[in-house]
Amino acid sequence: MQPLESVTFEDVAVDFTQEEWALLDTSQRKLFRDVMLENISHLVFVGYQHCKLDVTFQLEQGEELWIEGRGFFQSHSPGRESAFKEELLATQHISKKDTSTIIPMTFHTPEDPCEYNDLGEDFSPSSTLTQHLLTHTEKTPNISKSHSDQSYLNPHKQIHTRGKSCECHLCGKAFSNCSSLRRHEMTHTGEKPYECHICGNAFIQSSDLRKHNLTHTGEKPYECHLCGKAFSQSSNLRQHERTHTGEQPYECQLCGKTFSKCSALRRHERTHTGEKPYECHLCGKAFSQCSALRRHEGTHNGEKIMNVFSKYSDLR
DNA sequence: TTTCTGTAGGGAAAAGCCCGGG
DNA sequence: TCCCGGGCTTTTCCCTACAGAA
Repeated sequence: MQPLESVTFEDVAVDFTQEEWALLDTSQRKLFRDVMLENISHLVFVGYQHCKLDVTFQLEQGEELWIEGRGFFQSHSPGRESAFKEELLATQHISKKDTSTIIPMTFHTPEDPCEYNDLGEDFSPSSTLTQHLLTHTEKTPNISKSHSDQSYLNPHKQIHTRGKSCECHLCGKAFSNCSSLRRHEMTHTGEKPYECHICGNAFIQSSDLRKHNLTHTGEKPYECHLCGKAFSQSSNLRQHERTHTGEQPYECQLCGKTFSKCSALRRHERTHTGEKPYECHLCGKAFSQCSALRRHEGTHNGEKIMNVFSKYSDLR
């Protein structure tokens, strides 16, 4: 499995026509800005400093983004935009033939979150819209497919709307009924009407809040009929049951090895890619697993203790 | 033999989201 | 249409065991 997918800027940028843009209300335009700023911040975060282009300034300042005759994301400084494309192309060894429409870049998919150890935390494209946009990148070749291109857009829309009547105007996702759509739209607006009165955590759905409440009550209604172990969520029970059945539904595409859970497969895949996202801040040695790093750090603690002892003996 | 490292099995807790049925 | 329960998927963190290399 290739953990990294190559996509174009158009893949992650939602390109509205003037008419579509006019239909958006203030909050939707604000959401659009937030999402695009987020996408750009991801690029800046992984090292593409030139992503701080005029478009970023436009987004940050809330300037009007749709410009008659130019559409979206047309830099006020063509020279800088060109420099940006040059850098990306140089970085990724892509032919310059297609530079008129393509800004190649590499994104991590939601299934493959980037882990930036220097911050000590996992990073993944977080917004729902961004995640949805990333679903469009699966096995996508480097071809330009602006959403304003109707020849692309029509069949593309049909993928989402087949047999469904209510479509999200922000991400294009379609639903069989409009209440599902309304609920889905909350994932864009951030609206979470169900709030836990104990911890204040809020959720989009009442059932999510109920599920959350079990973490406060300690209730575990799902019990394994083989060993009696109980779980708060049915999916956690199912995960556990695989330890009894031996079911291993997750298979490595490179070596065929199978695993009982998704995270174990992803961890295993790092042995193929050589990815070692966990780095010791004392000696710089990197590890593929967090626990291996922690274990290694213990060896430094041993060294520290020895240093204390040696200093103590020096003093005597 | 000991220590360290690579790798994998599995537990636990939690959250996001969708679907179907009442 | 709304609510609810159920289900799927994913993430994060953790502990532990085993094998092999240094």
